[in-house]
Amino acid sequence: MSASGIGEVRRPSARGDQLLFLTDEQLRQGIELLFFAYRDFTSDPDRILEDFGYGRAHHRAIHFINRRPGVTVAGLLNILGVTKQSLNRVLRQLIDDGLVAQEVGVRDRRQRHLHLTPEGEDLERRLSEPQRGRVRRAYSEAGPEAVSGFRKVLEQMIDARARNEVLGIVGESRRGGGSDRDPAGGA
Amino acid sequence: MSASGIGEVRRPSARGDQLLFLTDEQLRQGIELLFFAYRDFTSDPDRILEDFGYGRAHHRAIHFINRRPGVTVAGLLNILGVTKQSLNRVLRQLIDDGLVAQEVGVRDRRQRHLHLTPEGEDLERRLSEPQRGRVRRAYSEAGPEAVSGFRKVLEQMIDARARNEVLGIVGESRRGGGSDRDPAGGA
DNA sequence: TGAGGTATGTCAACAACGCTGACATAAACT
DNA sequence: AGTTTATGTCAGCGTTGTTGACATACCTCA
Repeated sequence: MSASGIGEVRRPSARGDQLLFLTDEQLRQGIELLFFAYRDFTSDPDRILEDFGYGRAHHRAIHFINRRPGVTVAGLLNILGVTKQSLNRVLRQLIDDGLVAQEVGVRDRRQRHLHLTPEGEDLERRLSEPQRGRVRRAYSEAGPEAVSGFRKVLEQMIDARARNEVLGIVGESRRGGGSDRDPAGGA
Repeated sequence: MSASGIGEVRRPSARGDQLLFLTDEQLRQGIELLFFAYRDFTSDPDRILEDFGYGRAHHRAIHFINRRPGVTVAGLLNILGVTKQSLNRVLRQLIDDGLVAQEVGVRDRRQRHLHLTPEGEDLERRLSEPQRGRVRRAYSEAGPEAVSGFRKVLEQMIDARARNEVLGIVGESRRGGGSDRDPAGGA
């Protein structure tokens, strides 16, 4: 099958309780765990979005516009990995509904810099609260070392080619130390 | 905001080695990491499915039928968490295309027990191989203790109410010790 | 045996959200 | 001035989720 002969780092589990060989069975369990956890992980915001007639795509746009205020359309496309037409559909709604505002670029007047309006920020908070709550509880229950491992594995799961760029996006914090808006963005 | 006053189980990190404050920033990074990792995680099988005109729903059906050969339609519905009509659409195709076979129940002739045909098992392998490869590499790179933490956090991320049932599904292994088919299925 | 519940399948309609292709406009670059 | 870039939009298609309605076979229990 392909089960055994791979692990480069195969030190056989210091704690004997749960010996960790990379068998197909182990891998399969990881795969399913990821499937079920992700499903529940997205269910909280999904319920809230329903009330607005929005979907997950709206959530993602709102999330990343909040994360990088002033991001350009092209920058957002790059982060989300969807087509212009697909993004435009949800962006159009969010703008029309007054949750997202555009701003013509200063250096390049073709660009549209995106940011959330106060109403947009409201929805962002409502969406992220239950999700943060879920992750917070999971982190608390699992403990600090588990969290570290969780992150490590997820990082390695990302396509190696794009990993650095993605980790750059994840790692950048929006606010310096707690002061205020930072319109950097420069995608 | 809502940052601090929530955690019901906030025991302040018994082991001081790696102080882990659950700031919104920490949580946000976890959330984004999960988003990006899951996106790449699903991309491998997605590419293969395209060649068949199938989508993720087909993959999930194939995966869990392979996992629990003889599962009934109701059992599969329960695992997947979708509607009968939604499942039926992909199941219909898989059956018509000869990847999935039905078998009338012996004890209850209303039931249809599902299993993969040899062709279905072929596709299952083709789909799961790259995904297992990705997880295997990530596990190897991250190391056994990280894997343990990864699993711990994911388990806690699952809805508490359904957690035991879900972990039961994940934990059950298809084959006893390596012998052969086990048409149990029960659920 | 007959009534009622259960397991499955199917038709129809709708919505969210990916995609491709084509085309328009404005602004920048060369 | 001609080309490229950034954005927006129209039109159409496919996958996959949803609800609602209904049919058929089969089991169960009074």
